[in-house]
Amino acid sequence: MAKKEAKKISAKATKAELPAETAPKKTRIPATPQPPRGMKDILPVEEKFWSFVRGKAESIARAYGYDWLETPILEETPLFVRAIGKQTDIVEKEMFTFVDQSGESLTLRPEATAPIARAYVNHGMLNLPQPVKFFYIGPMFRHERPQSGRYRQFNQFGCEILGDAKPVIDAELIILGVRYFDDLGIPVGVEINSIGDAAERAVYREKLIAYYRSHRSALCENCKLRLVKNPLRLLDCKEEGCRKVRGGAPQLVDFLNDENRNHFMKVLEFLDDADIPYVMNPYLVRGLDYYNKTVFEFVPRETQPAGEVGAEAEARQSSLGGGGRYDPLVEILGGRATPGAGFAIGLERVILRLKEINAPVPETPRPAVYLAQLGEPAKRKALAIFEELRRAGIPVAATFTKDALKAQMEIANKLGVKYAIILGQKEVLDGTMIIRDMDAGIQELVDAKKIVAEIRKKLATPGSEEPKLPS
RNA sequence: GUGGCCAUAGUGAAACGGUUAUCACAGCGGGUUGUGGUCCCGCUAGUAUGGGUUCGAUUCCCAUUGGCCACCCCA
Repeated sequence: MAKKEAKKISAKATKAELPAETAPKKTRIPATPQPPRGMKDILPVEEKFWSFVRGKAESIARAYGYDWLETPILEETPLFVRAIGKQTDIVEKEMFTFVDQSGESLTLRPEATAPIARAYVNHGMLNLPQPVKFFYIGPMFRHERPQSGRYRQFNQFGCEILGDAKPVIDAELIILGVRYFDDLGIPVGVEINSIGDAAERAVYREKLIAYYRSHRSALCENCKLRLVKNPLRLLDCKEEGCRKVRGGAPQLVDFLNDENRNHFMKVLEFLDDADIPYVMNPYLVRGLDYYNKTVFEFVPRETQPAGEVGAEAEARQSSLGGGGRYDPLVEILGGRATPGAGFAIGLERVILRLKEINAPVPETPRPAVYLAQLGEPAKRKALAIFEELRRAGIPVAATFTKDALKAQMEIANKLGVKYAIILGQKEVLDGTMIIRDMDAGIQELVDAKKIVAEIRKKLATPGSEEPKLPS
């Protein structure tokens, strides 16, 4: 559209301004701008998925007593550097960071936990009854190479609990997450692990490095790098050889102190009680610095119990969400030491999964009535009738820009409305209107004054009411 | 950041290096200005961008941009 106009205008201008022989044969049209890489328009055809996943997110979070909290999309860069950690991939190479006009470094938020912890400190929420519980739904930004289920701008639904260190908090979050997927009709499992505290991880790290050094020759090239760069990541390498080595590797859980081990056991007990399907995954580690103790991921389960549990099947599974405890975070941000835990779920991935398993998703509500008009006087009257119907709470559609009745009936048909109201010259004079049943093709003449009542009656009739929301 | 595959109307596809780039669907307009679904006719709209090879490039080569997929990492 814009492209078309641009072409015509510039072609015309060229002709008018330049002598015929100097006019270029082909006018150069600047290409229409595209969305930035890894970002996309979400079109109306996608709406039902978005309102479904957002709606269910909000309702379950509220049901569990979480309050809505929205933080700015931009934050001061140091917030993320301090919270997430300088050495992490997110901070090192994935942040959209820029300097604004006043020379301040700002960053498009790559996640929401740090901003929420920041808000907790800023607003002195330690004075509220603890713990405080928040949920959010909104866009996050990471400068990564786009891929299946991975975008540079993506949306997360997340829940955070601040101000309580008890294991039941960890369990509650996991349960809430699983229930959310239940609501959506997506079968998921939970993978869970405990990564202890920084001190324990440091000890474990040394042991792990020592172990892997002794098996260095069996490792892939990548893992040889990881050995020095990011030893914990050795554990989730998918290479055959590395997986074998992993089998004999020391496990982090064995390095936990009594308190942390006990905490972890308690979390698992709560999950057992709630019948939450989980798998202990000793190799699950989280990338962000602020995590401690419990870490977990929500992973999609095959709808039908597939026999294959091979490397292939596992590798294909990208997690739908994850989270964990982050007791050190608030203090890192300069607040009084306050424990916390939370999770984030990637909504694009959730929608992708909904489509993969063909889960039933409610249709977006559509107008049930179309108002067609013919002729000037009818058009004027139709505007008033439209408003009358709208105020009566009847979803009505109309196209006042179209004059031909035929064109309007075509639209009515495409919208799939149950009834069309037809208002022409004759009807205006007679004070009547035609109600046409689109499926049956029958129409009747009604008193214009009773139009709202008539339509309401028809829509209420059992036969005409289509159950559109399977829930 | 690394690698593989890819790029033709709004969408999906076609076009041995050779006239005017084809088709379907969608869109718009008609089929004597009062009736939709099916039908008929017409119109709109395209080789991502920039170079190169060639008498001639949608076709071959390079770069850029973007898409898909994998790695890395993560949601």
